[in-house]
Amino acid sequence: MRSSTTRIEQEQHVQETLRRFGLKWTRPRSLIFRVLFQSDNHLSAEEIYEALAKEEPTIAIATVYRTVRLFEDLGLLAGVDLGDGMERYEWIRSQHHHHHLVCSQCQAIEEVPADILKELKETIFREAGFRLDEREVTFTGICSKCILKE
Amino acid sequence: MRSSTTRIEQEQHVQETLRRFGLKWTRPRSLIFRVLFQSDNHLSAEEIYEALAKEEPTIAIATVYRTVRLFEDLGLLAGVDLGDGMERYEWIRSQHHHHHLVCSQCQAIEEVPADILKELKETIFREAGFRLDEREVTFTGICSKCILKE
DNA sequence: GTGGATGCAAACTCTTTGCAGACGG
DNA sequence: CCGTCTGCAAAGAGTTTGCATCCAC
Repeated sequence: MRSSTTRIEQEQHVQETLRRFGLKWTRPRSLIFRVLFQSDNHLSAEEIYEALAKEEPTIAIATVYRTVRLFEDLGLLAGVDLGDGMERYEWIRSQHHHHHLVCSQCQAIEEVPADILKELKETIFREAGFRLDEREVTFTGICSKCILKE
Repeated sequence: MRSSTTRIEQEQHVQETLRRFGLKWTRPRSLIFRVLFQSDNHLSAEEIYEALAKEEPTIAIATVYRTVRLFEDLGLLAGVDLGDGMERYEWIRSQHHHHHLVCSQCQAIEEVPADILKELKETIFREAGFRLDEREVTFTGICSKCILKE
C-alpha cells in the first residue's frame, strides 16, 4: 500500500479504487474528495455540504452522506468521533492513524501519533488479552495554552 | 467523598444530594436509580425505559432522559460513548473511572482500570503539554475469546 | 444502453423541549 | 401552597432510504 501525497496522485488512486469495484467517478464524488483532501480539519457532513453549496448548489446532503460512507468503506477516509454529536471525516494520507486530543476549554483539536499508544497496546494485550485495533480514539483534557491561562 | 457500596447507602446518598440542591426524590427517579444501580451493563435510555415499562407503564422516555442528565450533572453517573450511536449510562460506584474495550467481533465490553493509562497520560503531557482529564475512553479491538477463534 | 449514482422528499433514530397538570417538601 | 417534576406530544438534530431520473462507462 502506498501513500500518495499530492492531490493528483490521490485523485487517481480514488478513481482506480472505484473502477476496481465497478463504481463510478462522478462530479459529486470528485468535489467531495477535493473538499476533504484539502481540509486540515475534521469535517462533518454538514460542513462538507456547505463547502460545496457555492459551486454545486444542487448537490444533496444525502449524496454527501452516501459518498462519505462509500469512501470510508473503501478505506479512503476515516470517520472520527470527537464527541460533539456528529460524525466527522478525515482523509487518510498514510497508514499511520493518529488519535485526537480535544481541549474541553477551547475545543482545539490536537493530533497524537499512534505510536504513543504502542506501550498501552502492549500492556492491554498482556494484562487482558485484548488486541486493540487501529481505530482512532478521542481523549479529552486541557491543552497547553489553556493550562497557561489557569 | 465516600464510595457507598450497598443500594440502601447509595440511595440515601442520592436523596441527600438532591435535597442539597432543593430537588425532589420522586418515584421515577427512584426507579431509574434502581435500574441503573442494579445493572452491570451500560444501559441506553431506551433500555432503562423498557426495564421500567412493566412496573411503571406510564413513565415517559423524556423523564428517563431528564433524570439521567440530572444524575450525570450531579456526578452520580457517567455517560459512556461506546460508539454504537447512542449514549449509555453507568452508575459511578467509586472515584476510579475505567475505560472500555469493545470487541468489534462479539461486541463484548471489558473494562480497563484508569491507572493503566497513567503512563500514557504522562507521555502526552510531557510531549504535547496536554493534560488528559478523567473522561472515559472507548477502545475497539478484538477480545481474547475472539482471538482464539481466529 | 444499462447499472450505478443523484436529487428530492420523506422517514427514521435518538434526544430535547413546551406546556398543563400532578405531586413532594 | 409553591416550585419542582411528570407525561404527553411535538419539535429538533443528524442520518438514512425509496424512488424516479440521470449519467458514467
